[in-house]
Amino acid sequence: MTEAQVQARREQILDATMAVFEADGLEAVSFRRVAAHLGCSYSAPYRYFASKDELLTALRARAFRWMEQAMLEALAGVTGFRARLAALSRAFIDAALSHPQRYALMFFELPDTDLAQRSLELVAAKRDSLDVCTQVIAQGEAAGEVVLDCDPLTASHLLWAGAH
Amino acid sequence: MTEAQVQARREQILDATMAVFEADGLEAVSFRRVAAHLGCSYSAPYRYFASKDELLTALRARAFRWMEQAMLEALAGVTGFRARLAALSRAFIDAALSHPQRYALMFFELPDTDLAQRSLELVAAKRDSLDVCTQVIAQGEAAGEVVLDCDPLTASHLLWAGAH
DNA sequence: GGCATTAATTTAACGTCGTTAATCTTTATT
DNA sequence: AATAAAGATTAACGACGTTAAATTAATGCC
Repeated sequence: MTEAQVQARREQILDATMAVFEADGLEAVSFRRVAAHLGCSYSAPYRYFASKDELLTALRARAFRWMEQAMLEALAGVTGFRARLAALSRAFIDAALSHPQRYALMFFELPDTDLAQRSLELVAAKRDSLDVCTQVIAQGEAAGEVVLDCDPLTASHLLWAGAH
Repeated sequence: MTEAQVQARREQILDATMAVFEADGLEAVSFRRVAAHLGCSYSAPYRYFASKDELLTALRARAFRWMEQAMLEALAGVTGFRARLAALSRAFIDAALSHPQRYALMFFELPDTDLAQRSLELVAAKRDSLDVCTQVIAQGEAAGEVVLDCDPLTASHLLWAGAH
């Protein structure tokens, strides 16, 4: 089994996981149900995801990739700081509204003994997804289109917080 | 059984739940383990908490009350906007550092089919706990000790976001 | 105090879960 | 074609949330 095939199988499993989640919520996501939706036995996915934690973490990572992708696409070809920031904001809101489940997936927490550790991971994931925003702000600043009292990452965080 | 007794029993159950959580993490919290720690059967707590969700929600509410209490106590007798805000901040950080588990309890999410609903509840809880902060800011503004470009609640939210 | 009713608790049970180990089946290699 | 390896399946374990039946404790009434 080639690496690409393994990756493809992982994606299939994630697809099935997403389907179960969208149908019946996070509680309903289990190896048994995912496997049933996929048409394999409930132990098969264990070869590709060592635990439920790993499966759900991968699903969340996928949600972040999806959002980042949407933001990047919205940015393509748009120039000027204000326009780019507006495009970013619009893309974010559009994505969240059109796929609320996927959006929710970005922020859920996994059951885990170490809440603090988990929290750090989530923050790191958030920072990654904020990268697009941070870069837009940094570019705007570099081009002299905006003057900031703080660094672009902080500005990005404040924007994010304000959006909530 | 009087109302006070019922409340006392609920508190006992929450104590036991907290003990299990602090000993072995959120994953370990179950009716069976809580009951074992309390010395009753695993079905007894169901008379006081209809479901695990309800039990954990009560535990989270208790964590919020604890933090609010700490903030209010720190505020007692302190006058002047800056001093009050500093006391608030210190109290918050002290509380979080001295009882990280309880602090973590304020932000975890429960497994639930309706992530959106759950999210709203959490936001409402946060707002309640921000009330102390918001009031301090409003008082400072009323006393002319600070001038804001936005309303006190927004300022409070920004402070909160900045603290993370 | 004895008895009936109600409340509080316990025990038993069901279906599901995450996970592991043993077994079977397919595929590739010699 | 025989064999080794990898992939997938089944069986099993202990624990879980929850409910219903059974049991114990407490209360009000005569």
